[in-house]
Amino acid sequence: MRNREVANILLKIADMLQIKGDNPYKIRAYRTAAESIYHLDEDIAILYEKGRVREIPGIGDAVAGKIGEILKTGSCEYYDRLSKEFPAGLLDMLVVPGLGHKSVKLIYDNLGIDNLDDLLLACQRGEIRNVPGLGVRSEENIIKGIAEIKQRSNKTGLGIALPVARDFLFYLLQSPLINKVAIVGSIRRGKEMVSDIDILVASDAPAALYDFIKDFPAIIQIEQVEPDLIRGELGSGIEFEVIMVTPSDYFHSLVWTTGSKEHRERLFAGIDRQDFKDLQSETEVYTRLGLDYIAPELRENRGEIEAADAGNLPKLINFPDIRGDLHVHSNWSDGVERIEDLATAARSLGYEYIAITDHSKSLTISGGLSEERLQAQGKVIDALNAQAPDGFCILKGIEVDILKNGELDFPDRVLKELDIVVASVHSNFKLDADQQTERIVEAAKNEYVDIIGHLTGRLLSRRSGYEIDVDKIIDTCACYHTALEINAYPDRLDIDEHIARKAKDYGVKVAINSDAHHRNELKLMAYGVTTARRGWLEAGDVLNTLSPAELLKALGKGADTQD
DNA sequence: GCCGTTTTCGGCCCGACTGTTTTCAGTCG
Repeated sequence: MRNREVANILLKIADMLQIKGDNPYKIRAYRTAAESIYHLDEDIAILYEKGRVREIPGIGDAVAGKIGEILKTGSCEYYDRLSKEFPAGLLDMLVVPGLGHKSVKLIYDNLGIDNLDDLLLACQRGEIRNVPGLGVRSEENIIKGIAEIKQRSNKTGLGIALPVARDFLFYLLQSPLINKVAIVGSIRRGKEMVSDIDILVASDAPAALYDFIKDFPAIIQIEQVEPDLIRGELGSGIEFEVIMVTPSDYFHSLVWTTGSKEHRERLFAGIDRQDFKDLQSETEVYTRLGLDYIAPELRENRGEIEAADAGNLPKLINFPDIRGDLHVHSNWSDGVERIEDLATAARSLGYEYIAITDHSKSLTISGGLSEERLQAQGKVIDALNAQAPDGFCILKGIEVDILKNGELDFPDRVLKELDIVVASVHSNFKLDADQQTERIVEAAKNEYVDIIGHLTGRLLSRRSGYEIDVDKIIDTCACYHTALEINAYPDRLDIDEHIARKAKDYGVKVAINSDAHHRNELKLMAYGVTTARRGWLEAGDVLNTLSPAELLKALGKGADTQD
């Protein structure tokens, strides 16, 4: 699939056009086209061969031509020309929070700065404050922002690394020299941010593998570090390691390379690993250690070894336990799909229900619903439910904005008519911890609020969450029977595993939701399930493992469903 | 640059906050 690469080039064109100060609608057209390609079900190269690229929404003659060039040559003339005008480092500078296209251009024009390192230096020397329109605060914020970026650097989100790792795995599976292969390391443990892709290979002929591996198309650099270790970098900028072992060493190596370091060091302390040859499964490794099998997501030395010893490990939630999705956007607000198409996609995942939770009126940029539009949407949903042949249930919901003062964007009179109310913060991220906490506490207390959406507001690739007192909010949720969301969107995974585990301890239910804006994003649920597993959650801790009728009963809605 | 069409051109998402300024431009969601 070249879709990601093609979309990325279009996004870079959009960024460079924006730095240039080009027509905003043209810029948006490139972004829309990129988004469409990113969400395609099919390989863009195949669509192009069939002459069907123009059928993709948001792609006209101009962009279609550029896509053709990119597929043939890896780039396009228009992109190359813009790249000469605007150094690549300018696009890196856009990642600094608060620094947009205009400011980047201003700094470039005035000081000739075209990369993050020089930008930091200029801030430290107090040069940025002399750029017209920028001041001392800008300097401080840039320094702070770059520090945050550096902290994240060399880490990649699981949502990016896992698909790349799977592509690599499928490639390796084609080799007859490879006996067994697995993704290991932090990706296998489901960590939200990972530093590299680790792959374990069992082979009788490890020396012959290099020639096969080096031909994996995504590899841009590769090196045989040791006879049993190949290291390199993939085109997406992610480093990888392929660790090679003999088939008889495979299963204990699987435990060893999956880690974590702390987990394996405790497991094998004072034990000769030579005793673990010729095993048939990973479970057997743990059995020989006198322990119950420990799922990879738990292997962080956070009590799992003691629990396995005592037979007390949780029975972790699995994807098939999920029976519905309680946070989905349709084209009534900023989603792109019709409600009926989302329902069809949800059915194909084996769900029994989805809640349509579009934005509320204050979020104007996202086409937030007015009270009238919400009611109209409810009638459409009623009609769709009435036609449903199989009892699949579309729940009427809203993602209601929590306003600055803790009030909700709709009055109780409106909320009480809905099946699912998700309340979320989308504004005023910089309130102090007391105000921010109080604001969310007020929302959690509302008797019609069922779930607090993406509690901390963090975006893993861009910003840390807002200041809140998590304990106080969890306490409130426990008292008022309000659930917390694990937002499965890979850049959010909010709440994280630590808060999820704490919620469980307090008896607060968790809802794992995709927050999908496109039918393909419903599948992102899997990342949320991984986070839930890392938080030791069982099916019984999760709201959307209930049937529609049980769910509505649990939420005190009492309305009849078609279940 | 894309889209729709009773239009092959005119419209295409808005409003609050921040930081720099004294009335506004840039950024963000």
